[in-house]
Amino acid sequence: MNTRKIPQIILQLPVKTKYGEFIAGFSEFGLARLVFPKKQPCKNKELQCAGAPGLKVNPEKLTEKICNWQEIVTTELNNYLNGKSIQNMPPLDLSAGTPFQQRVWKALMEIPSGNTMSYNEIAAKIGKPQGARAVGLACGANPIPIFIPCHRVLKSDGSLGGFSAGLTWKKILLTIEGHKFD
DNA sequence: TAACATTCCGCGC
DNA sequence: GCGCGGAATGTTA
Repeated sequence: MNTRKIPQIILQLPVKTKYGEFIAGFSEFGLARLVFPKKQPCKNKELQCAGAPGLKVNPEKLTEKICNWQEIVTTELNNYLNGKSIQNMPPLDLSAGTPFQQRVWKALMEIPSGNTMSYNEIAAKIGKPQGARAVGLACGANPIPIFIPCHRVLKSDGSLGGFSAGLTWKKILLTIEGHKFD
C-alpha cells in the first residue's frame, strides 16, 4: 500500500518578504509546504517547479479559511525574518510525511527558538538513538522549513550539516536567531 | 538494493 | 590530542 497521497495543494500563494518571494502551498488542512525564493539551485525538482509561472489563484478554492491562514503565514514569516519569534502558528498539514518523518518533525517543533540540537539528540528524543542519519533524511524531506525549524539541527560537532534549500539559507536563518559564525 | 542533511572508533602523526 | 578513513545504523524510493 503505498498509494500514500501527497497532500493536495489546492492553491499556492506568494508571500513577499525582505528576502524575496516565498511560495506557500495550502491544502484543505493547513499549510502544506513552503518554498524559499528561487535563487539557489536546489536539487529537488518539485521545489524548482514551484516558483514557475503556473501560479494561479482559483477564486473558488480561495476560502475564507485559507485566506486567513495566508494572512497568518505572511505576518509570522515577516516577523520571524525580522528577528521576532513566531507567535501564531498556522495549522500545518504534515500528511506528506511517513510516520517516522512526522515524529521527527514534531520533535523539531519543540526546539525553542534560538536553540539548536544535533541529529543525534533528535534521534534519541524519538527513541532511535542510532538513527541520526535517518533523522537527517527526515529533515531533508521537511516540506515546511522555518515553521518546522529543520535549520536548528546541526551535526554533533557543531558544524552545519546540510540543508535542502542550500546552506546559505541555513546560515541566514540561524543568524536571524542570534547564532554566530566566523 | 542503493543512497543519505550522521556518528563512532581506531589509527597514525 | 587532532585529523582522517571506514564501518555501523535506520529509513526511503
